[in-house]
Amino acid sequence: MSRLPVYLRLLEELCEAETTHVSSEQLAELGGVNAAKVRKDLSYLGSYGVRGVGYEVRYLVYQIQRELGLNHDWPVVIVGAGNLGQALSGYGGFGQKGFPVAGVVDVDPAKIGSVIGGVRVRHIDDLPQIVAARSVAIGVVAVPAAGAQDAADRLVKAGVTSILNFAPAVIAVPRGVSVRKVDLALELQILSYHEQNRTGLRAVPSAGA
Amino acid sequence: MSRLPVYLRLLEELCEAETTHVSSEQLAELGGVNAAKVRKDLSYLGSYGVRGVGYEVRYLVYQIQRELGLNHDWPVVIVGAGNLGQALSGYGGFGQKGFPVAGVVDVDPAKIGSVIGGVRVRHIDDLPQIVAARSVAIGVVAVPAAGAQDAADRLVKAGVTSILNFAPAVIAVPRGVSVRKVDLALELQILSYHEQNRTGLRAVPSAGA
DNA sequence: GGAACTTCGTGAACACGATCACGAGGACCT
DNA sequence: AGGTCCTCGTGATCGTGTTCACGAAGTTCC
Repeated sequence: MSRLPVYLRLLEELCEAETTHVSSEQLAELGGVNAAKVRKDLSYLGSYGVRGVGYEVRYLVYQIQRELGLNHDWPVVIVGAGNLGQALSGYGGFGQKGFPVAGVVDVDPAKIGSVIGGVRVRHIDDLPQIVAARSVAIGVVAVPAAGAQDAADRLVKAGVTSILNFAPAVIAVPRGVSVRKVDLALELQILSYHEQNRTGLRAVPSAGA
Repeated sequence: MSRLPVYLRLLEELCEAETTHVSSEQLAELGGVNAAKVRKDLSYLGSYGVRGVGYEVRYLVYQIQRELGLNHDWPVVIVGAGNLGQALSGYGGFGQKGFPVAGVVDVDPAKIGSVIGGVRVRHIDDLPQIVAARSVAIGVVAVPAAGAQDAADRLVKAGVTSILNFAPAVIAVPRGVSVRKVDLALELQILSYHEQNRTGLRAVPSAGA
């Protein structure tokens, strides 16, 4: 389920707050979802709850991490050292979360050699080498739409089996390769739609109050 | 529907390729979805297809833009001038897509005054002023998790009615305010889960081939 | 030890979205 | 003009994920 990471984050926060046990009701409240859904999701992991008490936070954190495969690191390689690639590489949060940046590659010779977030940008032809050397399973596509399919093809060819795609394009991959898409423009357009369908349409097309 | 932006992008590409008409079958192929779904989605806009021919690309682009409210600009304000905020502001793509950056704000005095992507970073207290001056309806939260709720509260108080949240935290907003969440760590964890459940678990915990 | 209370786990009912299948309408060819 | 072919629009069907409701199990207090 795609909600396990959400629960994990909430539980980690509870853990830091020294909470030892939590009920499905409380967890649902924190996550903004239904209590029954929480229980059903967690029961998928096994019966780790205690009736009358709730779930033991630390143990549940451990179980979810195990289920998600977060008990060891998953190095990632970033394709594209443009604006987004730099931000992703520079943002240290991924390393702390168990996704260290194993490498950043680009096609542009001008970008190669520069260091971002402690990682040197290498040429995209080095991709197979980087992937093999650190057993990279996850690739991040942070290139313009036009180059997305090529980037994905190269990642797959190099041995990557999961791709996080930031390019505003649909990419085709062989069976057995997982793809997740994050499209910022799309999200903004959906918000625009909500704004459009609001009561009264109070917005003014051009500038001005 | 949240798929309209996807169709819009595909249609815009077709438009540039000078294609005048397209069938639901072709669109489905390009978007990687079912043809019946495409027809049902588009019928939501009205009956703009011609039987035996398909849809007129330009007209459909216009209709979708109209439906999504993309026939005029929606200025956005970015809260947080950290790594992500800078990347978002610096990436010029949003302006071209109709989402110009009306302002960037931060709480950190050290960041205020610096110019990113042609926009000067201002103090977060100026938020109401920025929102009012340019009728900003959409706010982007690009701060750490701990500050997300505060950022959202300030945006709502300033008059923003749609929020795009990049912080790894659930934020509560009043009824009538739309929120969309983009969580990078969450996406990586889902990919990690897929990797974990792959046949053979060939990955090696630490570095090394 | 027993009664009352809390909370989990889960089968059943429900709702929603995806898919199928087919009739209707229009274009193209002869 | 008539026949054939193509493609849309949409009611019906199917499947998946969500919610409800309730029994079971454990805790707390007297």
